[in-house]
Amino acid sequence: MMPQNGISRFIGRLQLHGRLSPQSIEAIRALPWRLIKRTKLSYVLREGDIPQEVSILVAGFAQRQKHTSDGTRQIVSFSFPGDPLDFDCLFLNEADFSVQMSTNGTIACVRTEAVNALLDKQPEVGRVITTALLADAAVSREWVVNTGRRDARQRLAHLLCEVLVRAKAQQIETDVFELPFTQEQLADATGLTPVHVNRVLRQLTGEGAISRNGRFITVPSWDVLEEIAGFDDRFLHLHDAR
Amino acid sequence: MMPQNGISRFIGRLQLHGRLSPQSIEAIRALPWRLIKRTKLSYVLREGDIPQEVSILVAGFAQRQKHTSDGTRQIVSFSFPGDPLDFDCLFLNEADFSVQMSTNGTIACVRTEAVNALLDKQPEVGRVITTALLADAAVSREWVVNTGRRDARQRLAHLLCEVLVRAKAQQIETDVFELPFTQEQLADATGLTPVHVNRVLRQLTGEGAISRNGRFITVPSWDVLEEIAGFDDRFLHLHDAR
DNA sequence: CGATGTCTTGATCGATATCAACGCTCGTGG
DNA sequence: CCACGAGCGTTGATATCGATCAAGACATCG
Repeated sequence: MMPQNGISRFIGRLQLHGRLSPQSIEAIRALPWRLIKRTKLSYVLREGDIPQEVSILVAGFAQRQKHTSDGTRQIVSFSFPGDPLDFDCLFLNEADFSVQMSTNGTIACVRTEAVNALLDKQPEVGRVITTALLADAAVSREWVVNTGRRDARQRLAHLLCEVLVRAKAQQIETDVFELPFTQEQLADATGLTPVHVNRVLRQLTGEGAISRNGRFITVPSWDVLEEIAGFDDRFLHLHDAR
Repeated sequence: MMPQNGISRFIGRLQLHGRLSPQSIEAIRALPWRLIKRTKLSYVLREGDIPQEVSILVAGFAQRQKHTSDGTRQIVSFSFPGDPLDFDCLFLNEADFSVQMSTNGTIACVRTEAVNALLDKQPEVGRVITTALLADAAVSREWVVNTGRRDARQRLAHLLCEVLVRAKAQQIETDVFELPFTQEQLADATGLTPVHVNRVLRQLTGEGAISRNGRFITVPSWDVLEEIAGFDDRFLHLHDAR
């Protein structure tokens, strides 16, 4: 059975960044995808690997992360269903980050040769994939700003805004959203301590920017959260493919 | 007179990431480049622009930066002679960062249509440009780690390592290197304060990791600096084009 | 039912920010 | 040619945000 639902989400993600012709869509679907179930915390890829396959996230959530020489971890991005996980490796041999599942989930893999063959045949596909990868790069730049120039409260608010907007863009229910990340993961994404994340989350709740019930969060007033974060979604490049 | 020297550096930069055929090189040179002198602090591009031209840095240094809603600045990368400055805009309409000259210098511009036409004709060129842009993305990820998980001393050491290695990769003399950046710029690149940058630079000098004479810096022992920074140059992807 | 992971809270510490002031250098205009 | 001012680097004193250390509460799962 072909993993069509998973691939559809991927195509949806690509189309956030540019139109694809029916032939291109068909060609992407026709790639020899292999579906693989993955448990929480398992690694899809490790820093330094030279993968022969690339993968997309079909279900669940994942994180891309790097380690410093003294062992601390920094999460450099979160991935949602439909996102390519390591397509950078089509162009750069060696992975400079690891990909770890944040939750149980499913990925779909293809051999890099198959994708490269498709890129040769349908340059349009290459263009859209490049655009999607560069949109991810724009997110990384925003994360530099986040960790470099915002205080803890702004950082967390900004991360929450990003997660909610991206989730929504990929057709995920966000009115009541179950945050798939532990406070420790949020800490490693924002350059903070789990303890401090806890306190700040609490503070954001206190001022009515979010409300929480376990890991389920609701945003009573988007304006308030956005204002705290200084959030402007343009860095996500959701609407400006050339 | 054609700006061949500047373009050569650009081709050199691209070839860090992949071979180019003689025809492709010729085609890049043949693009209708326009050379423009730029003074220190002038803007090449501003956040939100939708440029009709893209440019490369021919001489001097530049920085890419973003502003937060409350006006603070974060530099998200430094550019060296030969680097493309805003080629992301070939794929993403709207610029999510500004480009400002760090020093006096020269850039070379081309209209985006001309580049796009070349990409259609020589897909090989598109592939190498994409690779170069994704290598920049890898640098952004490393900067997230830098600002998120390293202390001030490691951050500055790491930034200096990166600057020196990249300068060397682009044929710039680095035995005695004149840092083209003020301490304020270093602060905005590392998420620190100018005062603190000053103190840490002083500390690094004290422990013999670097030695300074005005803005000229020398690295007495690369090992020491690299050790402090926990520097591993793999994120620069200087040698692994597919 | 115990073990493990996650969240929570309090007390204290420390790295870096902030505030303030001074000196040097260099370019510019009188 | 000199005087001046702006920009940059430097230094000291103090404040603060977030880290660290420690421990308990709760839920989930084998």
